[in-house]
Amino acid sequence: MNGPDIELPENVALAWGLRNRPSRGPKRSLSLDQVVSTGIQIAQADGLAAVSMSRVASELGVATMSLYRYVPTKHDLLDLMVDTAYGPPPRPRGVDEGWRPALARWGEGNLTALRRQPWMRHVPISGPPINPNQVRWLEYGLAALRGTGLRATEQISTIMLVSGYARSWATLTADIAEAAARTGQTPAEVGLRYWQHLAVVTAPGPYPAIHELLAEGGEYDEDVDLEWRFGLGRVLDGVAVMIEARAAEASRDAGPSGDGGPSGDGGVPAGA
Amino acid sequence: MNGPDIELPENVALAWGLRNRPSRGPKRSLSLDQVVSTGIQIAQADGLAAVSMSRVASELGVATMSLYRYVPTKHDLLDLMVDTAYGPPPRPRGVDEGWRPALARWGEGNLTALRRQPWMRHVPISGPPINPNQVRWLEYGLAALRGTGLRATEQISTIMLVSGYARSWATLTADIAEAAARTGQTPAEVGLRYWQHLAVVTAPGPYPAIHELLAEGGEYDEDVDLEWRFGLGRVLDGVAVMIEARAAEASRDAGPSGDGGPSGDGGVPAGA
DNA sequence: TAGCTTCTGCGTATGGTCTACGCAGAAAAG
DNA sequence: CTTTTCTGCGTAGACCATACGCAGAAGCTA
Repeated sequence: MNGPDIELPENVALAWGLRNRPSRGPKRSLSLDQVVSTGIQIAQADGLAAVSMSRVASELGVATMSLYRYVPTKHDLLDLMVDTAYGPPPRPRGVDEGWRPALARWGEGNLTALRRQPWMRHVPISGPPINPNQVRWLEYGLAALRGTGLRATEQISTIMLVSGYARSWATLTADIAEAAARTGQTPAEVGLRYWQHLAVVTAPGPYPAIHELLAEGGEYDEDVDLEWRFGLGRVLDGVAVMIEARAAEASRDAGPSGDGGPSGDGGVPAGA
Repeated sequence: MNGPDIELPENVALAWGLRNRPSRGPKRSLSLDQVVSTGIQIAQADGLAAVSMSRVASELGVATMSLYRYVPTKHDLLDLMVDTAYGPPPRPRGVDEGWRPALARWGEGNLTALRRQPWMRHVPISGPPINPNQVRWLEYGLAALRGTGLRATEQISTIMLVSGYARSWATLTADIAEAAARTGQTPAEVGLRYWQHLAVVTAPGPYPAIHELLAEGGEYDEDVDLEWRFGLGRVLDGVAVMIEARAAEASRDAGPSGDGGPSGDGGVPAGA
């Protein structure tokens, strides 16, 4: 029927299993999935730095160069590792769940995935989402925002907002957790030490806001996810403001010249 | 007066220039700044991958191993490069600028810095901000939120929200721009091609939200910063909701048991 | 001024990394 | 059976970061 007129890049075709396997030569002794999941195992066990082509190969009992029959480049392997390690997004709860809990669960899912495989944060993002699970995540993220009146580009901005925050948060907490594991401390101790270092370096200079923050001090061992949820709640509140404004505008039906909501770009200056 | 009881890590002391230079041996032929800025020049010209110790050294006319008299490790060099390349944050406009424009400018500044030196997005974040400019950025970010009634941890979450979004956005646009430069296309063409690829791979499967998005189609060559500002505006709106709620609560003076604002964690489920 | 100490630049060497190239042989097609 | 095509993989090249240790410069102390 519809032969794809557009030629997909090698990466993408590979990730989606769209490479017509040849029937001529000898059978392959491995599968792409084996290679990818071996890479994931190594990354999970010994960190991303331990994932070398020779390590993966020896783990599979083959020679290093054999892997290049399955993967064009090491970076493509890493991309595939990330895609399968991310896994599928959390399924939408119901049709009429509402955008807010849906997007919240989507964000939480992002964080959970990154927490489960902390090495993923060290794989640089190689472009817009195009691999299977990435696309599924994109689908569910957009699905959460369907029917809200948000435009296409706005939906994408919103999704990047949430996923970017999840990545930031996962990175921070994982960095602290790893530093703690390295030095045999608790994460709370590492956090405390950070604040101490910050206090030392900011002592001579004028850093009123930081000093006020340090003075407030407080509990470092409390549930860190509380702070995460705060930020997520702010995003959702902000999106809600816009959606409600759009809805009000739409129900007014004959909007005169309504461009954007009440606080469409409010407070954001035009220039740099 | 106050000798620092707390021993700073080597990295940090180095970044802050807190290493008491010895008076005994021969004079050093280089300075740390020279090493760092040479690294930045190389990264800016040929990308982060081109920054090798030997390349930096040869650019400076010294032997490779000489650099290790200035920097303990290559990764420390990268951290220093990022810190100085980021530069100082945009100065606050005035004392009573208000938190919203201040935080907006802070976010824009983040994006601008990352846009000016796109290689920075490939340097993995190595921990909470502790180097001089990072701390200055932290200071100004917190300063924007002073007096808003937000708690310390909430201020930090908010800042991570904005900076994470800026990083996401900078990464996406820089990836597209670089892909365009590589293939001699315009960014708009690269974006279009992405949507085409997305259409191809999602054609067989059930991706209603993505297909709706693709059907909406639209203009790819419009001002990309418009989409960026949309997300930033949402964050600021969400923060505004919370701040106003806190203010209202505080003016009610004798709040009975007010824990969080009206939509404190609203819509965010507790479990994963 | 002599000697000691300390620090500098850096030559050498180790043990990695990715991957281009090409060959021997296996499996299927004609 | 021949030809084609694909497989695994051995070899080799071009990098990389960095541990170690040495010769000599520069300052401090006597």
